[in-house]
Amino acid sequence: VTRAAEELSYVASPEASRLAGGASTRVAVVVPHLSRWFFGALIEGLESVLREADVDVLLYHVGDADDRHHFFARLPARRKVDALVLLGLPVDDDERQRLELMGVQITAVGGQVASYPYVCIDDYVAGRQAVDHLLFLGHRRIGMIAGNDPDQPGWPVAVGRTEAYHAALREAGIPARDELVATVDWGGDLGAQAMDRLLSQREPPTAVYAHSDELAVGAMRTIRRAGLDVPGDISVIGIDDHPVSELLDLTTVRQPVRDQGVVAAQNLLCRLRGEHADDAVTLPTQLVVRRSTSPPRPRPDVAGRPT
Amino acid sequence: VTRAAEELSYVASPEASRLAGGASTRVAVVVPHLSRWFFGALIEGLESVLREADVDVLLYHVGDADDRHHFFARLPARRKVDALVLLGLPVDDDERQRLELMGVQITAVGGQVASYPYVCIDDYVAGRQAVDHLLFLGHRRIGMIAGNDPDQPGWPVAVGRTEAYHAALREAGIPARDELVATVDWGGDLGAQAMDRLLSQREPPTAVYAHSDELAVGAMRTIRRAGLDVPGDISVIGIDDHPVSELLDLTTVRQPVRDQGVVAAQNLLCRLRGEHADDAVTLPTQLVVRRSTSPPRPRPDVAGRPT
DNA sequence: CTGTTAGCGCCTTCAG
DNA sequence: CTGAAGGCGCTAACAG
Repeated sequence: VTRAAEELSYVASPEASRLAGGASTRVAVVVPHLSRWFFGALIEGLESVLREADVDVLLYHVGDADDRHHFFARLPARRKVDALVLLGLPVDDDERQRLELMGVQITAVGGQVASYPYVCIDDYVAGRQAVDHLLFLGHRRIGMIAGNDPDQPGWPVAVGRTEAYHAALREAGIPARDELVATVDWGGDLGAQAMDRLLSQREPPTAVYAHSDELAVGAMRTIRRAGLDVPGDISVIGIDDHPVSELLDLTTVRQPVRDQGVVAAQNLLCRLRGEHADDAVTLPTQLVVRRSTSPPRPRPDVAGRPT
Repeated sequence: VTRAAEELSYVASPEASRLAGGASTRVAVVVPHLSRWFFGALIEGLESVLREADVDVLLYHVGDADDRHHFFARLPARRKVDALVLLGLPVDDDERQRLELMGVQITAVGGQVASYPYVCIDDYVAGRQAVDHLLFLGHRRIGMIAGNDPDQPGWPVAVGRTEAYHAALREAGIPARDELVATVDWGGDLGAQAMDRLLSQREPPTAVYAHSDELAVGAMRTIRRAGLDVPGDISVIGIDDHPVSELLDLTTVRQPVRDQGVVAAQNLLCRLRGEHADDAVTLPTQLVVRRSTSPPRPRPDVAGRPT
């Protein structure tokens, strides 16, 4: 009998088996962007261990505010999954309450979200690694291109990376200057625009710290279009170690993106099995020096005068 | 009664409803890469219309040959979905037979697969748009960096783009030269390596046609590292219109990636409803001229001698 | 330890 | 047109 079943390549109906109280294995992955490398790599990591464990991945793309409202109002994953993974998607109190309704495990990745177990990097540390590198090279006029998703204000990632900038300058005794900070939505073209703003000043920065490599790449474009040299005239540093960064010789702070997905998934599986798992995992980041940063060119009014 | 249910925010159990013969709404999306922009954008398109129609998306990442074997052997989506979408993933006869077993609708996107309804671009035309542009500019020594995924030999995308190159040269009366063609796996770093090969010749090409923007970006890196100018010394053209291309001033042939996903999903929904839908949809591509291409510099041994 | 039976929560069909 | 009953395919608890 068993053999006959196999020959007809029979498989149990997951519906029926779940209905009857059988084991269930489905998790929802909720993600704000899909075409950005960061999220793709994260999902790749998640999916790889989830698939290994034979759990299915339901994908929910929650892009703009509309999607978001819809998602939390309708809770499309309701009754369909045993766990939820939030990718770079902080939730407010109301949303948390809605999620509560689903009565399933929730894990966050890419951006610490206090109320759920999470795995992420330390964005403050990453930012410090970047800014401290610029300071070490001797820069004192350092600009920042800060990322800010209007659909997700207060994303901890941006907050940590911004704080790092201010703290590093403060510790170095450099007064903060608002005109050296440009805040834009994430995305290369916007990085380019932000750099336009930084360049339209009497005294532009000698180095720019961008919250992400994509922003940094945009900034480099603007700098070069202005006829200036990177790093000769202006140094640029990003965060992520996006695949193009290597091709563009962009100095950056590498974060293990895929690994964050992997760890989050492993953690989740533990919790699903009722085992213990860390509530907070922080993976290390690392400065990767390439050729978009160098010491600042000596300033004419100083170096010009022989002692 | 109905009100009470709503107040407790009741939702029907999808398991039970499906088991009892109710409508089912789940589709599997099978994808070979997640962290590449092309696939991310495709999924974004798919997901947006699928979600609109309240159908859930199960994600299956089938990366290397191992994954692939596993996927077709175990058919993890079996009995779980009402349709399958194959993203840039041609299947051979054996695999097709396995898929048959699932007894569901199958659609292909991004790369024509004869045996299933598909939506894609015309890769031959796209390639011609690229190569013809180089020819129009006056180039006669044109190199090609061809993409080839070892896990998916004979991917129609690569085939069409390669044929376009040969046909265009032939029509222009330019003899084919094997040493001007470098074939590598898709990925920017490999584009850079391929360009190394093209440069290590007595007479390198004056223009390079890359099968994708990512390959083209890698090629530009190598060219510039060699101290050469793009497009002054060597013109570069890609295909895709990847977001970074705009930032890097890469001339390219744009393909509507997200739209391919959208159309495929709409098509699929039609078919699921039993309505008629086109079996083959080809979306148009378009040359986008930026600053990585220009007419070839007059050759010294010709231009150098005054008439 | 194998074989049987009662639901799981819904949809659909039938009778009222 | 509204209301009760059977069964979808499985699992778990039960009896033999």
